Parts: sequence; C-alpha cells; structure tokens
Amino acid sequence: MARLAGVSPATVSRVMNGMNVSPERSKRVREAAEALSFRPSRTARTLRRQNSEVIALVIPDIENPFFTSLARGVEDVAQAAGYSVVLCNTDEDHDKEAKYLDIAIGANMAGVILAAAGDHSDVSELIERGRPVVAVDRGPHGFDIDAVTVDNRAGGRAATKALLEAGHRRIACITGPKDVETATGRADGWAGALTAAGLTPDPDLLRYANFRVDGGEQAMAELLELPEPPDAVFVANNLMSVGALQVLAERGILPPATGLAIFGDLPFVPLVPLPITVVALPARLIGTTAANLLLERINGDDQPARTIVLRSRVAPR
Amino acid sequence: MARLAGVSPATVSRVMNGMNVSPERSKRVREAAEALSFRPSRTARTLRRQNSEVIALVIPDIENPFFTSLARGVEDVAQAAGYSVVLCNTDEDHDKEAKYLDIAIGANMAGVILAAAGDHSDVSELIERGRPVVAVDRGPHGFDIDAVTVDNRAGGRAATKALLEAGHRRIACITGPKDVETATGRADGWAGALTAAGLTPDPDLLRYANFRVDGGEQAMAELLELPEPPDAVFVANNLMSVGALQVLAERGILPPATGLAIFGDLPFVPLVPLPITVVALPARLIGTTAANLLLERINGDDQPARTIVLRSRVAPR
DNA sequence: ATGAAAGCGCTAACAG
DNA sequence: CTGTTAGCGCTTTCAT
Repeated sequence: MARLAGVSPATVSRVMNGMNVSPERSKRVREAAEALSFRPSRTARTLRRQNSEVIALVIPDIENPFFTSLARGVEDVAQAAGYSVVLCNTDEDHDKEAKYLDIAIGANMAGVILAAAGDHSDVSELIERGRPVVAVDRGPHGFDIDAVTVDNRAGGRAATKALLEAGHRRIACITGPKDVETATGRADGWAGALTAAGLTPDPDLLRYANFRVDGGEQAMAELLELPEPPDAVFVANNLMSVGALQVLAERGILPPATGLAIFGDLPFVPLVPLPITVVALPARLIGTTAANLLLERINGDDQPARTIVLRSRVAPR
Repeated sequence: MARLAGVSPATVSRVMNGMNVSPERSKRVREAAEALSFRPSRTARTLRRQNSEVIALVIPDIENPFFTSLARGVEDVAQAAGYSVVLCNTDEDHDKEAKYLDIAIGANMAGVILAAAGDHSDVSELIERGRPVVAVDRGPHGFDIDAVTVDNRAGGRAATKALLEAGHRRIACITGPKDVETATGRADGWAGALTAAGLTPDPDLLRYANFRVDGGEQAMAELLELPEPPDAVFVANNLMSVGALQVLAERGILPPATGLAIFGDLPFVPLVPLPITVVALPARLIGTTAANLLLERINGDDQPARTIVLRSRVAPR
C-alpha cells in the first residue's frame, strides 16, 4: 500500500486519519487505496492505541421490547459517533454477564452499557482499567458510575392512581423479585398511592414474581384464587403483564372487567381495544442518553458520577 | 505476566489456549494470571491470526420483532461457540450497510449475517477476502452464498386460503416494494390462492407499500376508499399490519368485521382477542440456522452454497 | 515440552 | 510536511 503510493506507512496513516498531508501525496495515497480496495485494519489500530471504537451493550434479553428499544437508541448514538455495538444477552445469568465483561476487557472495548443481571454485578475489573461503564435501568451497587434510570416509585404511584380514579378499590400489585430495586420501587409507589387514598395496602395483594411472562401468569392466577380476589391489578413490568393478560383472557375477565395498569409498554399492543393504563417508559431515550454519557466518559470527561432519572409517562386508554 | 510466572510468552499463550504444557508450569501460569487479573488481548490475537471471534449481524432494524428474534437466535448460537455479535442497523440504507460491511473487513470479523437492504448489496469485498456471508430473509443477488429464507409464496397462499375459507371473496393484498422478492413472492401466493379458488385477482386490490407501519396505514386507507372496498386483506408483513389495524380500528371495522391475515407475527399481540390469521415466521430459528451455517463456513467448510427454506406456520385465531 | 524470535498493521515520537 | 523507528500483545515456526 505505502509502496504503491510511494510514501511511508506513516503518511498513509496520516491520510487515513485526516491529518495534514500535502495535497499531492494525499491524492497518491487515496488513489492507491482505491486501487487496492484498501481497508485500514482496525485491529492493528486498536492494538496500537489500546482502545477500540466498540462498546458493549450488556442486557438481559434483546427480545424484551424495553431492551430492544434501548438497544436501538444506543446503536443510533454509537454509530453516529463512529462506534459499533456488541450485543450481549445475559438472561440475567451472572456467569454469562461476567464472561461478556471479560471479553469487553480483552477486546479493548471503549466502554460498556450495562443493565445488570443483579445488584451485585462486578465491574471493578473494567473500572480499574479505566473503561467507563454506564448503568441503565438498574445499577450494580457499590460502584460510583453514571446511571440512567426511571422514576419507579412515581410510575407505580401514577399507575395505581389511575386505577383508583377508575373506581377500583381492591387493587393488587405484581412486582419483581424482592431484592431488585426497580421491583421494590414500583411496589412502593403502589403502596404509596393506596395510602394516599386512605386505603391500607393488603399484603396478600402484593406478589413478588420474576419479571417474566410466566411470573405474571402465576402471580395473577394466585391472586384470582384468593378468598377476596382483587378487582384491579398493577403489574410492574411489561413481560409479566403478558402473562397476567393471558390468565385474564382465559377466565373471560379481561379489562375493563378487571382493572389493569402496566409499568412498561408493549409495542403494538396499544392497538388492542382494551382499556389498560400504561406507564410508558422512554426506552429509546434511555439508550441514547446512556450512550451519550458513555461517549463523554470515553472522551475523557471525569466529573463525578451522574444519575439521570427519566420520567415515565402515563398513557391511559 | 510471563515474567511473574517465570516462563516464556509462548508458554503463557500455550496455557491460555489449552495446549500441552507441563502441569507444573501450567499451574505457575494460571496462578500468575489470577494474581494479575490477566485477560489475554483478543486484539493482539486477532491481529496475529488475522481473524476475530466476532460476527456482524447486519439488519434493517432491531425494533422490527422479526429481526429481534432473529438476532436473539444468532446471538445464542454465536455465544455458545465463543463468538460475539456486532449489531448493525441499516434502516435499509445502502450507505449505512456499506459502511458496516467495511467495518467488518477492517475489524477482521469472522463473518457476516446479512438481511440485505436491497437486492443489490455488494458483498464482493468480503467474499474476495474469504469472509463468509450468509443471507437471511432476502439475499443480495448475484452472489453465490448461503441463504436462509422462508417460503414466501406458500405463506401468502396459506394466509389467503384461510381468508377464503372464512367466507371472504373480495380479498385485497398489501405487500412490499415491487422490486423486493419477498414482497412479490407473498403477493404471488395471494394471487395463486385466489386463482386456485376460481377467482380473478383484482389489480386494484393489490397494493405495493413500503413494508413499514405507515405503508400499511396508507395502503389500507386507500383500499377502503375504493368504490368496491375489500372485505378482507392479506398484509404481507408484520409492521404494515400494525398500520392496517390502526386504520381498521379508527373506522370501527376491526376483525371479524374485516377479514385479516398477516404474514409475520407480532409478539404479544396474539393476546388480543381479535380473529386474525397469522402466518408465523420462525424468526429465531432463521437466526440460529444462519449462525450455524456461518460457523461452518468460518471453520473452513467450502461446499457449494446452500439455500435453506424454512416453513412458515399458519396460526389462526 | 519449551524458549527465542519474527511479525501481524498500525500509530506516536522523534528527527529532519 | 514527511520518513524512520519502535512497539502494542499475541501466535507461530524453528530450534533445542
């Protein structure tokens, strides 16, 4: 390549990186590059510079629409800045997650956007090597890193309030695992709204499930077995609401027969002519925000860690 | 690292790659690695070996549920084989696509799974450098590469047949762009089913849209403006069906008032108590199949190019 | 089984 | 502005 253009490798490098090179040599290089279909090796550049233009997106499951949109947001910002995104599905499995974080290190990735599998994911190895990490949705605890989240309590409160306003009084809550902060936050919002309305949250009506379809299914079934079943339910995530809806459909008590409010939207389902209150999450915005924070860190910003809390929006039907 | 273990770099490499090394030295190396939190540099290895354990997944849009599932399938197979997946959204833009293909080359990626933005995507640069490419859904024409597709005609036929069996006679078809083979294939299936039933496909009832939500919306609106509007519609992809359903909902003629059959499913929408015929696509299976083909090629398989046609499955409601 | 040495393709420092 | 040089961290002969 350098030979064909009759210049030194350094000059080729300079041309490819838009540095100052005489027009004449620059032209020779570009012509030679064209003639040889030359593609600069990112690998070699990464090895030399000790960092790549790749970021890892570590999430539980791309098939969860929330993470799908988030991923799209991340990819948009990344690609506009010349970065690529490696998709890492963890299925909430700490081992898978750890493996991906190791790969991020070994591949000199520029940074990581992480929806942690749990509260105690370990990103210390990355931090120590100066690789920025931004937490989305939920954070690994014990690390002083940027985070982008939503107002879980406020969302839970708003959803429950909508149910109250629709005239429901015996309102259940299906939330995620007890030890996950997003789950407890949303449940707190539920309890808060009830209390504010002069009602006492019934512990029987609060169910901790697994944030997946089958969790919602099972919890909803259990609620309906209760001596005094609820007349409305706040389901604290999108996937569980699918399971809950399945059960309601089976028993022929779909909304409005049963009041339903969901935290997190399901794309395309709004089509359905069912009166469901949805607390919509700005998933894509979370993604773009996180990606922008990460890029700032990659570019050397070292101000104290920031947590950005995005607002959810109640979209009633 | 090699120093701490008191061995040569070559021995470290051998240990990390599971080659024959005396137990004693092997132990020393592993201990030193542990002590230093050593992570082998994939970058250096890639530079040396001239190929990485990364594959590019180039698709129009991860937010299309079809590609979401496909991506999940790809990632599953890839990660099980020790590969990572770079997510590339093209938005059907040839320039974006070309840029990503260039990156795949520059990063020494092991291979590419491509849902081409159009019929004339150019993968020659990859092929020439011996990087395998597997086409999914639709293929770049003029290249002799592996492909994984679905039976578009059969699916279109089955969907239309279901509508006929439900008693509909004036059945429209909303398909994709005229120059996209998946679009014409599905439309052919529609026409074929009508003909087989002794009906003549009415050209007015065949609409070429853009495979996106707004395309379905507009086409459906136009159909309803017709002097003799259809009493049923076959919509040839999932996104357009969302637009079509929106229009039907606005006018209060949701199924069963209007017959509806869709090629491609929308996850979670099956919940909806609407009688819609869905030709379900094995999106995840397409992804796993494509990934497996690609891995075979990466591992040196050089048999003639294969095209695997997967069956769609009619799921009526 | 092990070490020495070369080199993958690039870029940063230095000298001119 | 440009060339020379060294070296990023690994793998792979080639000897031993």
